[in-house]
This record gives sequence, C-alpha cells and structure tokens, in this order.
Amino acid sequence: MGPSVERKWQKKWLEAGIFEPEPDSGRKKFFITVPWPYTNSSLHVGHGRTYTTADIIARYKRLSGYNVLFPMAFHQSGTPILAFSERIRRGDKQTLQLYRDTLREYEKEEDIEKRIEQFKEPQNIATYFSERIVKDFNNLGYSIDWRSRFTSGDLFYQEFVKWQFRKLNSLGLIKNGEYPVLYSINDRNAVGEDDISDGDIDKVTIEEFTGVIFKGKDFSLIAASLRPETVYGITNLWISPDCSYVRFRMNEGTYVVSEEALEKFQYQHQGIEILGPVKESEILSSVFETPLEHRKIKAYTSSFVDPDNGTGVVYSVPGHAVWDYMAIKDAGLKLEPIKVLSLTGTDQSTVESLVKELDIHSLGDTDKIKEATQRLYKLEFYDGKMMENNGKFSGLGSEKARDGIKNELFQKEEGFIFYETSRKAQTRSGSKVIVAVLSNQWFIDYSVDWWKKASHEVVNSMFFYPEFYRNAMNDAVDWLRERPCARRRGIGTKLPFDDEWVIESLSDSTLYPIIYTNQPTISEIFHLLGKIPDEILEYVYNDGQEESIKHFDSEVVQLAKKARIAKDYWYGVDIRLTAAPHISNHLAFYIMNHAALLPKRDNPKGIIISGLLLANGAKISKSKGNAISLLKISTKFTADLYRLFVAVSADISSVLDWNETEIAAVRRKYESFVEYFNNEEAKVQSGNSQVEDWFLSKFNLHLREYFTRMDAFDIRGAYISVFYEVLNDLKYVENRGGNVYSCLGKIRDQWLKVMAPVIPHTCEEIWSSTGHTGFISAEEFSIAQVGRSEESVIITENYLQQTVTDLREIMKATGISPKTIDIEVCSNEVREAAAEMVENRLKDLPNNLKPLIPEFMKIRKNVNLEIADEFEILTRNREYMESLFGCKVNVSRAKVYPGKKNAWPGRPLIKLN
RNA sequence: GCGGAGGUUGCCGAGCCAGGUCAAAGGCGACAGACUCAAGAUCUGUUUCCGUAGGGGUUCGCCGGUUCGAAUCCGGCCCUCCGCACCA
Repeated sequence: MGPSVERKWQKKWLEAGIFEPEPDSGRKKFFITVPWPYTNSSLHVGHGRTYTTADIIARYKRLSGYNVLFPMAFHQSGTPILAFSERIRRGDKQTLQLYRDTLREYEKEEDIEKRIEQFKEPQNIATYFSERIVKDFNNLGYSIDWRSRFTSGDLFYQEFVKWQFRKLNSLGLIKNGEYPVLYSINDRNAVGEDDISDGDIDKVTIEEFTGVIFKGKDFSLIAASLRPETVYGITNLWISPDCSYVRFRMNEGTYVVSEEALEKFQYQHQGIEILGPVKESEILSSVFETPLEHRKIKAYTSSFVDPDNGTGVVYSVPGHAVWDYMAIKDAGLKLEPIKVLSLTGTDQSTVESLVKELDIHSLGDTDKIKEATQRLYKLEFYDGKMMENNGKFSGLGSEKARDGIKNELFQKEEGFIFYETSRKAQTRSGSKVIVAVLSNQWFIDYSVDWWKKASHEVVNSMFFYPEFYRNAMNDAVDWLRERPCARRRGIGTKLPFDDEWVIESLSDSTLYPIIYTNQPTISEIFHLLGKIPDEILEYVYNDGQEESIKHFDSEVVQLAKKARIAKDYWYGVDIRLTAAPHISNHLAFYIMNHAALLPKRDNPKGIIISGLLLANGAKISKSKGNAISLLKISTKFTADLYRLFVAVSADISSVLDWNETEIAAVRRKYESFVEYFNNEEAKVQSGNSQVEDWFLSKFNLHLREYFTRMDAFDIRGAYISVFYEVLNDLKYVENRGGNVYSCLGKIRDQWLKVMAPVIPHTCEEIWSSTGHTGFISAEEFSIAQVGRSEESVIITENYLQQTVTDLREIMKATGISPKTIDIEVCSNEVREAAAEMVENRLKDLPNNLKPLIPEFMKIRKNVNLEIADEFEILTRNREYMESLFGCKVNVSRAKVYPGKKNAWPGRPLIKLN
C-alpha cells in the first residue's frame, strides 16, 4: 500500500484524536518518551529507528489496554543553531551547500534561496525544522500526542528551568570557579567542536600539562610536561634552535618561555608583564636547578623541540623518554640517563630496548619515535613503580607518584598547571585555537556523595533493556564530576542568579519530560501571569501544598490543580528510549536531576537503549552523503515497510543495517501479507480440516509467544513469531491442500490487531475494508483472549512431517526413486512394549518381545508415544504423500511379532520399492 | 590501561542467563526442481563431511576443567568493537 493510503489514515487518526489521552484514574497508564530532537536540520533513517521503536511500543501498550502518553517536543538550546546561522550570514560555502541539499527535499527550487535568507535568523532554523520533523513523524504514522509540543526555548519552559536551577543552587549543587576552554584568539570567544576546522573528525581536547620551573640566576626556565613523575630523572634541558624566547614577570618571578607559549600564558594567568627577548646564548650559558632536588643542569638546543607546543622548553629524561635519549645521542652529549622507574609487569621494555626493537637511528625517525614514546608512556604509567632514587616518592606506583609530585611542585611553587590543546587547531575561519582559563565559570557539582548515592538507588530500581546498561549507567553516575552548566552565548535560559550566563543545552534538558504531562495547562498559567511563580511550580511538580497557592486567582488555582492531577497521573516516565551515546551524559543527568529534585515516586522507571542504524554497512553521516531523510523514507519506501524493517530486522539492542537486499526481502514478505487479504474472496475447492486445525492451534501458540515477547520488549522475536511464522504456516497450509482463506478468515481480526503496532496503515486499511468501523489502532487485545492450542493436532502434523522427512532422507541416502512406498505403523504389542521400555522396565517384557530391546536402545530417542492413531493419520494423508513423491504409497499395520526391523511408535517402518 | 559488549555453520544473525530434545531458529546468498516463450517474482527441496535405508563423523575463537553429557557452566589465553567525557 502506497503513501496516499498512509496519508489518509494519518489524517483520520489526527482528526479523531485517538492518540490524545486524558488522565483516567480507572486505567493503568504508560508514559514513553524519546529525547527531543535538535532542530538544526531534518532527521534521517538513523534517527528514525529510535522514534519508530518507541511508537511500536506505544501502540503495543495501547493494544494491551494501557492509557498511553507518547509526546514530543523540540530542542534548540545551545550554540550549534547560532553557529549555523552565523555561517550562513557569512556565506560559508559548505554550510550553504548542506542546507540547500536539505531544503531541496522539502521546498520548490525557487523557494530555496528565500528560506536560506530566513535562516540568517537562528530562530527561523529551529522553527522551520521542527515543522519538518512534525510532518516527517506524522508521515511515518507515529502515534504522538502533539498537544503538549513545545521547545526548549519557550518562555514558559524557561520559567521551569530557572526554578530547577534555583533548586539545585539551594541544595548547594551549583559551584562557581575557573575553567579551561578551547578559545579562539582572533574571535575572542570560546569555541566548540563545530567551530573548529575538522573538529568533528579529529577531536581537539584540552590536555593538562605540569609547568615545571627551573631556577636560574637571572631568570628561570619553564618546561611543560605530561609526566611530572620523571623529574628525578632529569639530566638537562632542551630549547629550540630557531625560536624567539621571551622574558616575563609573573608572581615576583622572572621566567623565559617561547614567544608562542607566552601568548598562551596570558590567557591562562593574571598579571603577566613582558620584559623582552632573550638571546639563545644567554640561555645556553646559564645554569639551572632541577626542582625538588636542586641539582645543577644545563640547557642545550635540539631540533625536536617545538616552540608552539608546551612552553618551547623541554626537560630531558633520557632514561624514560625516547626523544631525549635520541637527542642526546644526536648532539653527542656525554650525559648518562638516570633511571627512576622500574616495571612490574612481564613487558620490561625500556627506552634502549625500544630504540633497538623499532630500529631507531636518529631524531629523524619521527614516526618510530612517536610509536615508541606512546608504548613506553602507557607501559610506565600503568606498570611503572618509582625506584629508590625518588626521595619520598620511592616505591609508589607511577600514577600515585604523578599526583604526589605534582602537588609537591605546586606547594613549593616550583610548578603550576599549564593547559595545551591535544593537537594544533584552528577555527573554520582560520584563527588559532588555544586553551584559555575562564574565571567565574558555573558548574553543577555532580560529585556530591549523597547525590550519587540517591542516583544509584534510582538506577538500581529501574528497568533496563538491555540489562547490561545498568552497570554502564552506574559507572556514568560515578564518573560525573563538576560539569560546566552555562555558557556565554547560545539559545536557552539565563541562569537565574547570574544573567550573564545561558544554561547549557544538556543541563536544561533533564526534567522536561514532566512538562509533557500538562504542557497546555502550565503554559496557560504562564500566559495569565506572565511568569510561573515558584509556589505554583512546587505545587504542580514537587508535591507542594495547596495552601501555598491559595493567594492566586481562582482561575490560576484551578489550572494549577488540573496540571497537578495530570502530572500525578502520568509521571514518572515508564520508558525512555534512546541510543547508547546518551548514557554518560544526557541519561545520567536525567536520572541524577530527578533523584535530587523530585519525589521518589516520580523517578524514571525504565530505559531502553537502541542500537545504531547503518546504511549499507556504513555509519550514517550527512557529509558522507548516505543519510536518507525520513521524508524520503515515507515517500519512497512507505512508512509501514520502514516500520516493519525496523521491527523485524534486528533486536533493539543490536546494530541494524538498512540495505537494499534486506529491504527487498522484507518488502516481499510484506507484499505476500497484503496479497492474502486482497484475494480473500477467492475460493479453494477442497478443504483439509486437519491442517486447518493445525494452523489455528499454531496461530494461537504464535500469539502467546507474541505477547510474552512484546512484554519483554523483544519486538523482533515477537514479530518473527506473529509475522514470518504465521506466513510460513499459511504457505504450509497451501501446500498441504488446506483452504488458506478459510484459515485466514478465522484469524484475520486477531492477526491484524497484533500486526497493527508495526504496520498500522496497512492494518487500518484492511480492517476497514472488511467491514469494521472503528480504528484498529484503538482496539484492545490481550493474551487472555487468545484461543486454545490443541496439542494433539500439532503432534499429529509433526508426525506426518517427520515421516516425510525420513522418506526424503532414505531416498537421498540410497538414491532410489521408488515405484511404491510401503509404510508400516507399529503393532499394539510393540507399542505396549515400547511404553514399558521407555519407563525402563525391560525385565517385565514378555520373552517373545525381548528381541526388541537392542533395536529400541538404538532408536529410542525417536520413539514417540504421544501420537494417537498413526495408521489413521497416514492413511488420511496418503494422497498428500503420493503427490509429494509421485508414487503409490501403501499404509499397513505391522504384524504382531517382531521382525528383523520393526515399526515403532512415532517411527513407522518404511520400505522403498 | 580501565570499563562494557562480543567472537556461532558462505554472509548477517538467534541460541548461551535456567547444560541434554542443537548439525544449531530466521534472513540473505548459492544450487537444483516446479511455474514461465524468457527473465523476475513465487513455490518445493538442498546448502559441514561421509553414507545404496531414516545412520554416523567432525563442528559453535583457542587451551584446559566441571559433568554421564557443554555452543551453553568455570579458569586461562588470543582477537574484534564501543566508551574513557563536558560535546549536541
């Protein structure tokens, strides 16, 4: 069935409002959410998987009799939309191209430039794409209640977020302090991944170096190191031969670093006074003291020193650093390496052994030296132990020693933190990116003990699918530390206690599902009052006392009561469904904010983590051009086919590959399903009541399996049972000469009902064309209503099939094409004897039947005493077998006395002639 | 390195938690047959090896162990993927 049929039903659903539930204390509720999409663009097949899965669950729960709330809203907080808009204003070619391509799907060619023009205003991007997403979602048949739709930028919502932050603050969970960020010098602004050239492909992170001070007579040198635990092994210093070094004052001291480093220093430290250039010879002729030990060392030049990395000064530990070791060799210096770390593991690699192993000859072998450095760094960090020459740090593991030495250096003012980017980076507009330390940064302090404890309790009380994510969730809660929660720019809510700051986009999106329960009412209050006072928010969302809102207008009080009732009925969220990358951020914040701020009863109840969706085996990304939009999905493939594919092709938890062959296979099955109903009126002359009974019994088994699996969120398993297996059974009925349409007639309504959560449009169409008036999407059906399965009927049919399989196997093994087949079913005597032997009463057997024992031992696993009348079954199906093998089949009862080879219960004796 | 997931028969992918009924579901692909002028679709069968009688051998990353019995439980090893963050 095509898109036009789907549109028809979507329209009818919307008009009838069947997905717009009201609180009803007489009915059990089910509340499912998926994180709101970010509205900088349209969504693609990959995004669709989670929303589709959620919709299937929502529809299933409705079928099972729940009052289901499945809402949706839109996210627009943060910087990306601003950044895109800004790039459009600037005429950035790549961005324009991206948006033109996206718009081409939705707009007429002549309207595209008009739209792009509007996108210079960020809000227009958000509004435009939320509209598209609503349409795309409707086109996929999602049973979303749109009445509670809102965005993270809405003013009424900002009132809620401010309330949330005031509460966090009053609990002492908001902190203020310094924080390093990636920063563009030219733009004088913090930069995000989107702003950095290739930032999405090659991530730039902030690395924390330890700046180590080497005191000299006229000035001190500062070297930056990632491995301060090696200071006891320092033999000398390195500077770059072609670099300008600069002298400056900071905190009473006089220091020298490279010109580039000084620029970075100025963004990380206050009160720097530049004194002027220093000659290389001045540095080389000076003597410096190592920190802690105060040994005298000298500085030398070496080509490997990069003025723009760290401070442009490197301290040299040839005993543990390959660069230093090679540099000393290259320079022909007579400096003996000092070993300060030994290894505890089996791998006993050293600088020397690695140089040999990787065949490193000079400083020119950069790649090899990098590899060796990498290996040694990891090895010594995790396996290293400080040797006896490390003062009070002797004997410590290197991780502990690093922290200890770092602190010691800081205390003695021989060191400080110096931030550096993990790689050299520039913004898309080409200006240099460095690390700057911002003061007055706001944090949410997720490290507080009571908070972590409360959060673990929530996690452990929740439902997880797959279950192993519970651990990941607990880990994520443990990992969380202080998180910057506000930025200088971006769309969103201003911090209530410091309006210079905008609440960052993940931090403003933790409690919002609660808004879904009563959005229209709460925003009405906002419109009446122009704000939402805390008393009302407390009353509605946090079990506040009615007393505290009595002073408001009765209209407001009535609304607040209504909002409260809705929230009490619907909240907490029964299932939140999303992809794995959300665990360590959004989901953790979501759980923790609930744990801290809302009553226990309203805590999240369950999380389902959906796997990735690939397109033809590859990760989907817009830049790769393999992102198929949801619009295209609904027009080119149809919603039902996509939904069926999502349901049936992979378990929720595993990777799903959207590829042509698989789609074609699912499509064929889907078409044969529809085909059956199209031909329902067709007549088949002969009926075969045995297969039909069998079919009905099997169908009921499939239904039971369906409900059991769906209740456990095994959507795939459930639909394999009720879709693939029922289709196969129908085919089987056909081959066995049964009347498919009589079978179909008996199961039709039930079959459609269980299929409707996945292919709702198709089912509605068939449902209405077969004389039903209401919507199938509003029908209920449960396991209690499933009919009986006659076990004996199924056993009979299995017996027949086993006999056929045996016949085939014999033919295959012997290569005989028989003219006639004789089948002998077992005699009553043998049957009784077999029953004895199955019970292990061999001795009680009459003597004349004892010769059966050896044969029984051999074939006992094939003996089946459950089959009623084998002779009757085989006789009844003689024609079937004859048509199957194209020869005459004789069925007879075996003689009384055992022969050389005997017929057994469930295993007739077969002879090919 | 730490944490998590996993390695199943040509491919994808169930089974493993609750050991036997597992040569191991389902799909894809391949092969053969039916239908067809033909192709496609559809249907039937085969798809680890051996086998002139429904049987047997060898398989579920590798090596051991527990058990009457292990794809399933335990220990060790090898390998792959994901996360290790402040980014939506």
